[in-house]
Amino acid sequence: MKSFYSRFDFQSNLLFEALTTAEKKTVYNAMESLSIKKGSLLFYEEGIPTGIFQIKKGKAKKIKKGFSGSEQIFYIYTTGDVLGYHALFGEERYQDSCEALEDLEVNFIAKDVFFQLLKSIPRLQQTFIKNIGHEFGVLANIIAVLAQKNLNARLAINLLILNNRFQKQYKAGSGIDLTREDLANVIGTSPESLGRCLKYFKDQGSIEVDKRVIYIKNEESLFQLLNSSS
Amino acid sequence: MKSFYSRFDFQSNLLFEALTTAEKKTVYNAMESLSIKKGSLLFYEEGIPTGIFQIKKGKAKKIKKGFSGSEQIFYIYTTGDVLGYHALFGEERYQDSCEALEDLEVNFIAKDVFFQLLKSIPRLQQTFIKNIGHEFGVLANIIAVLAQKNLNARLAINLLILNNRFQKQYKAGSGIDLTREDLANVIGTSPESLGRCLKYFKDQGSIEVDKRVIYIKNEESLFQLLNSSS
DNA sequence: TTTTAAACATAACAAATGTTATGTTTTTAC
DNA sequence: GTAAAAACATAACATTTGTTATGTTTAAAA
Repeated sequence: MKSFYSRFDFQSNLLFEALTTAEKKTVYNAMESLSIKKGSLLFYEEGIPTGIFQIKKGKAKKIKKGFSGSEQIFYIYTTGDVLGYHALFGEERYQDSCEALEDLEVNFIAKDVFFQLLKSIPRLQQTFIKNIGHEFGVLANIIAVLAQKNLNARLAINLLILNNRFQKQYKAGSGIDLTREDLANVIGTSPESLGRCLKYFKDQGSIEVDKRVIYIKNEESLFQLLNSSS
Repeated sequence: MKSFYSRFDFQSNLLFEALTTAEKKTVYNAMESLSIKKGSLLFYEEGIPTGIFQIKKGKAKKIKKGFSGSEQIFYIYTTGDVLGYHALFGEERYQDSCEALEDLEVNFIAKDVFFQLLKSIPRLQQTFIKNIGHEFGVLANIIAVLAQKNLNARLAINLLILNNRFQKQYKAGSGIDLTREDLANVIGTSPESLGRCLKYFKDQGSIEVDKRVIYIKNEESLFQLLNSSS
């Protein structure tokens, strides 16, 4: 049985980890450095793929526009994560958009260069395709949570997931720093209803909030919501 | 802009369509025929992949177990659909389970045979990987619907999707024939709440129900729910 | 066919969530 | 640093959805 966190984590920060030191060097030599401003897009739905990205520093949200123009956030990438490769393997357009949540430093590998890397390092293709399969399972898990859990439980799960993901990249206890609107767009509710849940968790002592940053104070109480509520 | 239906359809019935007549023949010669009883599993989460399946006749549900043991249905396959290949490309275990909704006739291609086919027909691998990319986008769309739409809208959308999918495979006007529990597990609610929505649609003249089969009588009225409701 | 179990329809009530509104705090832009 | 805009907190009320309960219909088993 996989751990709780890996069921909800793309693990796209580990894509180059299976390589030898020499291979890694080849990959990192192929990268060029980019700076991306907060609020701008790394790529967008229906756009033509240009290459893949690795985040050196910062956070980015992967979003899909709904019918009513509202955006659904289905993943938040952090430092070390590699993204943008689905569309390259499929030789098709991007299926979703990715927006910088803060000023980003990223490494970029252009499409042609990436395909050359895949040729020279055969293991790489399998690693990527394997990860796409894993990500597929992650999305299925996200669907199950959204469809089956009430708001408190959805928030609890996502706070745990985000806290874990941000801790890996920043330091432990760094907290969850997202706008209320973004967090609401992750768990599928309005900022107002989100606020009510946050207040409930605060009163209960599960979390503390400073400015907009959320700190988890009692993981256990949040985990308890997973199994119970409908 | 993609059509409404293709945004929610895996299109896994078209995987062999890009092949030449000769290539198709090679593929179909590699298949062996199986009969699968209603309620039994084609494969299950964490199981070791054995090959891929194509449904010759019948329907099957792709499910993921939640925490509380409840099942989430995130796709329903019908006649012609090919499934079970994600795990093979990733060389990992199945990420989800697939259960027959009625007695099935399926074609099976064993793992080794499938890999041989990929070698002898190079285009095939790209077609499959491209489709996995497409399916990724479908799951993201499903997430957006579950997170953003109220129960009426979720039901309306899924009735349209299922009606479209079943019509393609059976004949037009064949209706939607699922247990209330399965349909509830698609849209993320209880059978009781589902019943209330169905009654509302019936009273409104959007659908008719005979036994448990649902017939759409006014597509337009269901489509109107897409853009409006939150 | 008869019996038994499963599935379905519906209603009343409880609980959760959405919405609107108002005032405050924090961030951004100049 | 100051002004303007955005983000946030909270409450009251409306609406939606969940839950429990009961009787009926349909499908499965004997």
